Amino acid sequence: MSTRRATISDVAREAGVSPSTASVVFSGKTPVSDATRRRVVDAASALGYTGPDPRAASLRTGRSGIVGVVFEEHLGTAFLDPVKTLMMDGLTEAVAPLGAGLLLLRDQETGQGPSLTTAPLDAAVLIGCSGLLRESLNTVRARGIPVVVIEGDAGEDVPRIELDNREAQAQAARHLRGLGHVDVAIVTLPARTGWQRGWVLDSTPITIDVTRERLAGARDVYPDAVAYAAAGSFIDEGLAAGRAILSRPGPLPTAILAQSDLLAAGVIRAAEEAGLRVPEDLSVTGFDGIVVDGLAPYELTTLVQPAAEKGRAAGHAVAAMLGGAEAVSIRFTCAFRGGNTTAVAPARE
Amino acid sequence: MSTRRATISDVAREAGVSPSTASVVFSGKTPVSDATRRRVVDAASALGYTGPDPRAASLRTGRSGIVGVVFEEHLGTAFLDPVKTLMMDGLTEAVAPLGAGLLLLRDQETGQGPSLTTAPLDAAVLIGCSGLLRESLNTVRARGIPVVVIEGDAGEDVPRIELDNREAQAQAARHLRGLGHVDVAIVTLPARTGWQRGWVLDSTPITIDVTRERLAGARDVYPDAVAYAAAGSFIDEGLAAGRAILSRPGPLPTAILAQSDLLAAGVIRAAEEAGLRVPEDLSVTGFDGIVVDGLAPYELTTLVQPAAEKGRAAGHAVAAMLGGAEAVSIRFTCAFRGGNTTAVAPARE
DNA sequence: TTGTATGCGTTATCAA
DNA sequence: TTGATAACGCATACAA
Repeated sequence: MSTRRATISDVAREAGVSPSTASVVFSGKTPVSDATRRRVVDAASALGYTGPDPRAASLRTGRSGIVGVVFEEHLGTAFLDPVKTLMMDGLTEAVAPLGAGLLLLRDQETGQGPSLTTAPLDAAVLIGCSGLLRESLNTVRARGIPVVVIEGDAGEDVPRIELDNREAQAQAARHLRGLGHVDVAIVTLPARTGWQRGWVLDSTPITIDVTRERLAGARDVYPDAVAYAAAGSFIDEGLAAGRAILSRPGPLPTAILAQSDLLAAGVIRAAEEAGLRVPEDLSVTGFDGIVVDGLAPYELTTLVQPAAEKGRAAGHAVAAMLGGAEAVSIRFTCAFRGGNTTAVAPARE
Repeated sequence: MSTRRATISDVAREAGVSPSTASVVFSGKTPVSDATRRRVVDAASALGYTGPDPRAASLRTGRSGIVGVVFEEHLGTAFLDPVKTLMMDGLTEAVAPLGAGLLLLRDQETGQGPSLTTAPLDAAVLIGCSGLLRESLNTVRARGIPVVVIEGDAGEDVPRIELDNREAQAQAARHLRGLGHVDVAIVTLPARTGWQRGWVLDSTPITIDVTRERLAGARDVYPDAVAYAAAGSFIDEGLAAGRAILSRPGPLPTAILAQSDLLAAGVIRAAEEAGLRVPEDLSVTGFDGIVVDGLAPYELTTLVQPAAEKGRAAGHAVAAMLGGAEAVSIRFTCAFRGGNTTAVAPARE
């Protein structure tokens, strides 16, 4: 039936105007008389023309309307993390006014994928802090594409969106100290990608920035607190970590600092399992300030990080760079939020 | 410093070969002598040329390497659903060999976004079953873009990935009947987008296919079972629904069929709250077969749907259509998985 | 194995 | 307000 898709020239011919006029009707960049517009629109619908071919338009304008989002992990697990989900949400929102959408990309460069080298990107947002980040960064910069990094250090001249992880975690620790807690344990996020859960020793290398910074914050207040690293930010991981800590020989801690809300939720479950009441026997703090589905009636004492804001900021940074402006790094601050999972330390026996 | 990005012609000139030869070096479509290749590669790196401009290449080849994924909801909430997450995972995987990536798109057409009309898509995958689907579908088809629909009815000639929802849910119901359950209640997914939770009456219109089909399956076995619709597939929604059902005047049901695992998890929590033991006092079935974080020690009796497979199938359908083949609709089957949340009905008083 | 010629469909610029 | 012209950067058919 249709041998070839209609082009804007076809439409122009049909409407009896020049191609450039027809183009302007669709782009709206220049005033066009109503009569002309009508003729063009009619011709278009007669020919089944649905608008300029994005490929040609993007070759001409140099813009594709696509922002790449690069994850350092399996995409499936990326969205298991509520914080990342919120970030994506903010990013989507901030990027929409640009007329841009998000293209999901993986760090891997598995040969086949579209990847950073071949996708028609206007800009890229890198998420994470692994070593692979470096490589992705080089690829993107070699192409001359504006790039923003969230939660990772990419060097001086790359705009960065970060969090006051250390200071925030220290704030939670000070909160506990203020409640009289002395014996405190820490449940951390993974120490490095591909990490198995286990105790964190002084000799344990921690390559993930977020984990290291939050741990440092906790240790600023409790230098000798034992720490157990989870294999991911999940309730079940928190449960396992909680069990490990609560079944450890020696006196039980009276409080546990978890590096994420999901981990904290798991710790609470481990406490219940061990017959401990939260917060009477054990105080628990989280990190992130997300809504943990099914945690009611507990309300975590936690640090609320502006996850969606982070995404939005990244989007704005991208917008700024595309507008020719210099994007600046932003450091966000977490807000302490008291819940019902922390209380005055029980009297020592 | 750099006034203009180098093009393949620049590289060719620098290397002393023709543009087409240089092009071939990058595409690998035609044999090139080693000496020539070297010269071209060297020239490229000397000029900082990182490969063909994807925009130009895609105009020429007609391929952008981008598959749009259209959600009918806020992107943030889309990824809250583990089933969707898994689907995305499968889709990502199946689409990678095409050299394609996924562009996140929303149904909304909020004016600003890139949207279906302006994105350089090779194909589109529509997820969901709302009325908005229709509109998106028309947009895409008008552009002549191959499209696949997951979990929705898009008409005869659009390949579709579906599930045997009704039959599978009936299977769960028969399982309960086999255990002697007579008084059974149902917790459904939302009846329509934007739905508030509440009882499902005979007069309640159900516009979401999945909800309607699963409900029909349950009613095939228990025609008179009461049903309460949640506002979404979340544990907390299941909790609310469970409370509503268990606090209803009259005899308590001995079993509850939930239309998703998350809802089932909430129902279990409601049962615990009400002092009922699962499965001794109340049997609960789920749907999806996902891993519910934090549900241990319960293992849901549920129907395992091949979520990742669904995504993969959509990806393959897309690949087929791009390859010029006719894509066929696929109907997946759920597998019954017995857990420890169902048991013989308690003796009737 | 390499080079020549052509056009993919659009839009920016400028002149009318 | 409209039209003519010239790229945008590349990949392919075909000739050499």
